[in-house]
Amino acid sequence: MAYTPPGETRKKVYEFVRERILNGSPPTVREVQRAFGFRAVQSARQHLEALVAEGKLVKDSGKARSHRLPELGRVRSPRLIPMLGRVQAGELTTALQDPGDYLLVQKSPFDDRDLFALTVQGESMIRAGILPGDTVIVRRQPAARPGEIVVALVGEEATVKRYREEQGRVELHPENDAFEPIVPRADGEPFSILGKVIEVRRSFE
Amino acid sequence: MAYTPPGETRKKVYEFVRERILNGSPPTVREVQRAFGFRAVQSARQHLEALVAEGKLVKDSGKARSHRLPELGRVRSPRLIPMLGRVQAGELTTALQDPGDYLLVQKSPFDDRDLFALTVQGESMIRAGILPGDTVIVRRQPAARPGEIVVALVGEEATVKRYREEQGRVELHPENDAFEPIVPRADGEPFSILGKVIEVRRSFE
DNA sequence: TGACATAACAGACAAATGTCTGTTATTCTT
DNA sequence: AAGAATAACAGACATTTGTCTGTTATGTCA
Repeated sequence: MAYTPPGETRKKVYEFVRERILNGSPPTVREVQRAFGFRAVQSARQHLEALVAEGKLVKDSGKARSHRLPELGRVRSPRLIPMLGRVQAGELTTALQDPGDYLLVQKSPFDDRDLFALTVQGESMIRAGILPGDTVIVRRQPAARPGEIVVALVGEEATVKRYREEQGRVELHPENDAFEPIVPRADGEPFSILGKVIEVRRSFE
Repeated sequence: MAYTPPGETRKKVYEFVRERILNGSPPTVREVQRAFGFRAVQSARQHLEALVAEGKLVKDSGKARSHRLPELGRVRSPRLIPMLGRVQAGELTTALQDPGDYLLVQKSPFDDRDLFALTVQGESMIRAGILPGDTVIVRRQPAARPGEIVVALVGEEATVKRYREEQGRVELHPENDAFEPIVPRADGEPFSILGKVIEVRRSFE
């Protein structure tokens, strides 16, 4: 193989490996070798070792396909989370186990709670900048603090609302004057908090 | 190992593998073996093969750590895009060359135009569900179609507005009655479209 | 009960993969 | 020009990993 200026191939190797990691299949040393047409395995290994030494990659010695992006620094670990559409009570567990689609998120390495995503249905949260069709990313947790936006199961349906406590009573507030607050216990409906909304995404295009 | 009712261990194996795949490191057969305390490799392999036969997993024969979730075959390519904060005209190129942070997005594989992200400053787009502090993901393009939300350079500042054409004249409309439309040419300010907003993200937490 | 499917085990082999030692060519630096 | 650093190569070895053949135990169901 032709000799390239110092650092040039290294950079391309890094980009190649990073791409593969983000795609979910970190390459083996020999896959890197083939991708760059090296005639020696060691050529690929040298670059990979150097990248690890530089801190741009980390790896688990001796294991296959073990290169990863460093957790600290600029890039947080990519994580795929299940994406749900409209959710009914009974279906939730099923839906989470067999979701139709996945969403890629950058997850905090310090938080190992479950994440999932769902599509917003109604217009009840418009004032909070959450529109129908938006995707909300939810962190599973059984309780919330007043003021937080939560996904709650009221009766048979999952709903996105702002969590409040008025006179020691749980209330779910819409952000739209055309809707009324929900007072779960009073309604006698089965009620539980599924989790807290930690991100909203909306795509155009 | 104790014999478990049919299907029970299978399900747990699936959940284990799925979790590992979602985390970015699909397990080897022997890692599955160890995780479940099987004394034979084949025990793990049987479960994995069955899951592939059921269509719950797919794999690349002969390769290490090659189990994948079937839906992910058509997943869009992840990309890291540079993330900018407040942007002034002259700084833009510089900012793009040395961004402080990166954002992970799932990009259409058929579109190789440049993407970048920036943080929204004002309240002018509230009615469109774009709030101050939100991150907008922008696809670089020099023109837009009426109705699309764009990032434009007006004078020294980058601004997010809805693109319109009134009587053959370009107008940048805010989505907030407290703000006035911008009519670039009339103002005599340097004007250009940086790109189109293709996604909005807002995180709480 | 007997036939059948499933679960788990045992031991081995082959391929893939990570690692090592040493060499040669090219570029960079002074 | 000389020395140092980098890039690439060659060939081998050890470990990990995927795969295979065959056996034993447990559960299912007519």
